[in-house]
Parts: sequence; structure tokens; C-alpha cells
Amino acid sequence: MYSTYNNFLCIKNIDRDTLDLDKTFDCGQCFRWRKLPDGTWIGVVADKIFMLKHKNIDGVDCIITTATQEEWENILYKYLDLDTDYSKLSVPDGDTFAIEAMQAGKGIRILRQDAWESIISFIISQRNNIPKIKSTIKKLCEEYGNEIEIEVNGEVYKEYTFPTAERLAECKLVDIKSIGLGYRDIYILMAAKDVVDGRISIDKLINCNNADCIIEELKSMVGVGPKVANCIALFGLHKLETFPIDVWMQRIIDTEYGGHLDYKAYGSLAGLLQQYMFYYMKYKKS
DNA sequence: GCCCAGGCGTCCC
DNA sequence: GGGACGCATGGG
Repeated sequence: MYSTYNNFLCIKNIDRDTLDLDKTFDCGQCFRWRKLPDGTWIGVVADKIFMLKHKNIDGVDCIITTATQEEWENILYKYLDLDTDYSKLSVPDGDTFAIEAMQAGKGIRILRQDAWESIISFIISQRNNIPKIKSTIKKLCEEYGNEIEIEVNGEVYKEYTFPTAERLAECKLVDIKSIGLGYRDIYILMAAKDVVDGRISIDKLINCNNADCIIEELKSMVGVGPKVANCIALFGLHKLETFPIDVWMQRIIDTEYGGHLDYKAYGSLAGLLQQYMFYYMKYKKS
């Protein structure tokens, strides 16, 4: 299962239908991973920098990573949701669009992202395009996160941790003006205060297994409506039965499902299918 | 320069 | 409860 490749950890037999780094990191669920010119993905998980890359070695699909074996097993394996069996997702035979989307999106993993980071990221995402979301979050991290670095082959790569709620709660509106959050600036500060005050408990959200209950709790935050709450639940709290409906999904529902979709019929992995559909509609179709 | 973006709060009925 | 409207900002 494991070997080494140029001193990097190599995990054997992970094909692109199981894990596709390009689709996973570029499908709109996360905003901080970036691709280096040689195809290596670099990102921050649990306040550590990791690099990941597909590599075919002697006909075997592998993942090469800067992680140690312990880090792979304890951090990245879970983060990449490789312990969840996606084959349980099934859709009705006649549901052509869903079948096509599943095929197109194969290899996407629903990342187990940090809950707090997801709250802030998806508040920022509202009425913004993906490049803008990325640049805004990047600025926020550079300004209020901690610089971390990793040295690979004699080259140093710098990234930033995601700002804590405590750090952001100290800020005034004028302080964060230069980040370019727009009208969402107050939402970010209030979310930070909610968490620091304990009005919103991240731990409670993580430990709650009732998705409807989680979404109601999230919606009690200013600037968090149904769409953002569902995104936080799906991408930050790993509630795979949730199904965020944004403008793209609404477009799909209108054009492919006659204006109505009973997504609950898709079951416990509905959110995975949602992401397949989003990816398919936005990047593949047309 | 324009158009618009993984929506939401507010107002109004 | 549902439908219009404004909203800050900067990427394409």
C-alpha cells in the first residue's frame, strides 16, 4: 500500500475514479487549494501545509504526498473522505441528468473541511464568483492568520492558517475594510462574536447528527440563509444528506426537473450527488 | 466600462 | 409566506 518516491510518501492504488484531485479541489467546495505548475496541489489542513499529486508508477495509479504516513492516515485520509463508501449512492434508472452528473463527477470527494473555516468561507461566497471568493479568503488569511511554511526539495512554500474566531472577533469594521468583504464584513465579525461568545458552539454543531437541526442553528447567524447553511452543513460538518440549492442548482432543477426536485429521495449521499451535478453543470456541460 | 456572481436581510403585501 | 429590491466589491 505504501512506498516512497523521491523521498515522498507514495500511496498505491488510488485511481482517479476514487480520488480526482483536480475535480475535488476545483469544484467549488473549497477555496484555498492551489495548483503548482507541475500539477502538484498545495493546501492547508489542520494548520499544516500539505502537497498532493497524482503519479502513475509502473502502471499503478498513486498519490504522492509530503505528508508522513501518520499524517496521511490520521489527517489526509479522513480529510479526503476516503473512509466513506461512495458506491452507496444510487439514483433512479430514468434520472438521466443525475446519471450523467455522477459519471462526469467521478473522483470528487466531499472534503471534511474545518467547520469554522467553512462558516466564514461560505458567508463570503454569497453573491460572489469563485475567483473573488478565493482572493478574498486569501487576503483574510494573510492578514489575520499565521504564516506557516514547508520546505520541499530545498524550496520554501509559505501559506497561512485560517484566522481564528478569537482573532476576528477583536476586529472592528474599519480594520477589515481592506480585505474587500463588501457588505458581508459585518456578517463575518458577528459570526466571530457568536462563536467567541458561545452563542454558537462549533463543538455542538459537530456533535449534532440531526442535519435539519444544524441548519436551523446555522441560520440563526446573521448573513446565513438556507443556501449558506446547507453548504456549511455539507462541506464543513460533513452532513452528506444535505443539498445546497444555489443559482446553478436551481437552474438544473428548472431545466432538467421541471422546476421541482425531491432531493431527499437521493438518500444519505444526496449532497455528493449535488456536488456532482454542480460540477457537471458548471464545468462540463455545454 | 460594463455585467454579474455557489444569497440574504428588509420591506411590503 | 412569498415576491421585489438593494447590497459592496472586483473578476472576466
